[in-house]
Amino acid sequence: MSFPPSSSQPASPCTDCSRRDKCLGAALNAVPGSSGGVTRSAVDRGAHLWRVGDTVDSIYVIRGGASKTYVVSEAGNEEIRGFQLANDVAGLDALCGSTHRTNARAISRTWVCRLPIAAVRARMSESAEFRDGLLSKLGREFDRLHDMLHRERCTADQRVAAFLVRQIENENPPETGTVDLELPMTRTDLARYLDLANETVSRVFTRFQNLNIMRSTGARCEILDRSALGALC
Amino acid sequence: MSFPPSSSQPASPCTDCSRRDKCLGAALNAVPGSSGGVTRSAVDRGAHLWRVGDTVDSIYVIRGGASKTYVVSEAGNEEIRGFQLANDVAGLDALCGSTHRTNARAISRTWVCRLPIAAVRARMSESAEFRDGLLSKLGREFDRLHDMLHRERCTADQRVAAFLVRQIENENPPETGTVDLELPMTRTDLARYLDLANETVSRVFTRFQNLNIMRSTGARCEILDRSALGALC
DNA sequence: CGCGGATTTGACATAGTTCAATTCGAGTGG
DNA sequence: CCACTCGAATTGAACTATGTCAAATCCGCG
Repeated sequence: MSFPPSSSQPASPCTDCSRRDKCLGAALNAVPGSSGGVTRSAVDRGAHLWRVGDTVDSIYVIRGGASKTYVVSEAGNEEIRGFQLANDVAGLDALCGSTHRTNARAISRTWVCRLPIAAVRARMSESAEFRDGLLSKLGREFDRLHDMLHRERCTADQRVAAFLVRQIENENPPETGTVDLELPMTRTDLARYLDLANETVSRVFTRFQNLNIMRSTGARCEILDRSALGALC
Repeated sequence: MSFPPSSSQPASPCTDCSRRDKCLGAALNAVPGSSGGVTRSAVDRGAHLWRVGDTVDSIYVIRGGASKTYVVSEAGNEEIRGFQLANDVAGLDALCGSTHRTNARAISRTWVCRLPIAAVRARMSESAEFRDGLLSKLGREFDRLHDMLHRERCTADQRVAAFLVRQIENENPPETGTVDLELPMTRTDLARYLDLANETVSRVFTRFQNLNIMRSTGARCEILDRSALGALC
């Protein structure tokens, strides 16, 4: 795993970051008198942020691009456990243990802020507020896994619909009208996330298009009827 | 939810507990000069330990009996997310948030030790060791959920086999020979946990018996061939 | 323009569900 | 001690959603 130093960073990448009041990294760097050691870097498409079994040395905030976390089963299948998009925190569950339980790989060129785990742990000792913020983010990770477990018990249509609805919510788009979604993952990756065959995902997409719920061409997709999509879940 | 006071408890149920050197509750009560407020009580079969949305006020250590955690889907189906047996910690993920994300109900009369969440949080601030122990237990909860996600991608035979193997491991039985397992949950509950129809679970059980892997009569079940079971996973 | 991977479509196979009918077995009461 | 009962478990038969395999098509890119 390599993080090429980016050219002429400020002492902390957080000081002039537009999201510094909402970001975990900035909260970490807010230690009076010392830097949390947050660094920013870019990860090439296909490169790993970490692998299963790696010693945990950082957690990551995604600034741009997209990545996926996954495990490989004994049977050799890639089981995707999540996609991380801009502003997501990646690898938070690593806080609960010393080694990573998933692999993480950039699915497009990705900018990340790296938060050294030692600094995170230290700050957690100093500040109950920081600690509780972190626990609450961990809670969202539990919610996400529970949600995935629930989705596994739904039909293919429901899985895809729920996925699209979630993507739409992430974009916080206008209340009404069509939404333009960028789906950075391949159909196959989406299928591996939803636990479906990629052919099935493809068929669901065409079905939704025949119902005038959406229009899609490759990575780009227009949501025409959000309420119909919501009703399908 | 009611916890009938048990008769003439010591100040802390931990002081004379046989598991006091391994138990989270005892670690909590080990605060010098003050009690962590651990209390022991019994929960009737069918009674709830907590429900979805309840304010988190405690986490629980199961001393005996068995319980299940579950959610009810919009469609009204009970989706079981875990079984808690003796010595398990129940509701630990509640540490990450203020309300419970599952229901928990005793599937047989169950003895629990109740650890007030405020005391847990306080001790977490005082002791980095206690905090890290807790985080590591949270990590096992993540592992468990990841394991469930993986099981969802297996055949019915593999799901049941993996479940049995795990139950056997919990009993830490002799290295070889047959193992006597007590399965405190109904076939239907097991099916709701494994995301199978109860008919399917039943059929897998008979299949395994025809293969001389096990013999079962209701709640009691004898594992005859552990290696065959392991090979099926 | 043409290549190669990604996507879509079709035809068929199948694991698991559903529904319906027995059978089992732990309590209960006579 | 035995007959009853009622929920749980098992078995059978038919159905279906999704997977699998194979054959087009599409599309971005050099």
